[in-house]
Amino acid sequence: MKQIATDVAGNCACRKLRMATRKVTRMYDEAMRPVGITPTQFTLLSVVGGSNTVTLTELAELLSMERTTLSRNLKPLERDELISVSAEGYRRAKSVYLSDKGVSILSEALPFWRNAQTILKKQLGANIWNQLQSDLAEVDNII
Amino acid sequence: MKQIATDVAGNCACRKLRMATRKVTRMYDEAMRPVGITPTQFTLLSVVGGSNTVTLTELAELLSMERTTLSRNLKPLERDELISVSAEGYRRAKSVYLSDKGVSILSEALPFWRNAQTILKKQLGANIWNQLQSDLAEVDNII
DNA sequence: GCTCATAGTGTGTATATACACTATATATGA
DNA sequence: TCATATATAGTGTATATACACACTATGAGC
Repeated sequence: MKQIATDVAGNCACRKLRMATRKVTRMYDEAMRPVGITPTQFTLLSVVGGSNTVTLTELAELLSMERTTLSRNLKPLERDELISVSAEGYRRAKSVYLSDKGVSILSEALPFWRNAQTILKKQLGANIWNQLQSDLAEVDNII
Repeated sequence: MKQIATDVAGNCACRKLRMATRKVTRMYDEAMRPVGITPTQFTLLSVVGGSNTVTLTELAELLSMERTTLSRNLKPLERDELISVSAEGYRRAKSVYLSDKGVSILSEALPFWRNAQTILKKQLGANIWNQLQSDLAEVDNII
């Protein structure tokens, strides 16, 4: 059993992904702390800012995130008035918009995010960085 | 701003990692549902089962997990008596052990985990699967 | 107009994550 | 022996994640 367990631990794609994500998220979280937003929130702001009128369901799809998770993740941003959510007129559909404050915070966050990207890329080396990026893009396309 | 936001969303390593992790975790979670444990719990059981007497701090390090997160993640496993946690005699150190029930559940989970691995590997193709595995191992080594 | 199906969103509950701060057991040195 | 330092673990709080289930606005068919 001991040997089997060790093999499992060493080969589990889910475990490896989660471990890497924890480490990288902590890095980005620390990097963005001066701005007062989390990596998840930064992602939400940038995706909302880069799209025209996304409904919650569409936005969830763009983020590979459960719709119910998205709903809850938007709450702090709404509370802090970085975004606004309003009815869209189709069924119960709602769309999300960046507020002026949201645009401002996103702009403020950009250099910190770029810095985090640069540091991580330097740490990993360009080869692994590029390969990881393309592998993850593939995963997102395929699954 | 719209263009910048789109670029950000498309190039953020943290976002890509988190997106992939969400998808993959949902897959493994569904795969292991018959056994009644989550992917995180499966990982914890396998790492504990594969080591001799790990203290909480060491275990957290093995998992790239904050110690306080680990403490809380162990609670459901302790409650369900799959593991036991006992003082180690050095300072306040505690070690974690698999119970008989824990060994049994871990054994029961193995085929479901193997199945999830196989399905994901088939979906991604062997090339991307292998590359992703080695990239993630590198990330874990380097960071 | 009324009923019902459907599309879209919200809530209850449980786990997962981590920072800041707190608590405590043990070792060390006076 | 006793005070203090150090190593280790726990708690408070907030966000992140997702399944199961509940809710509701709107469109279609009658």
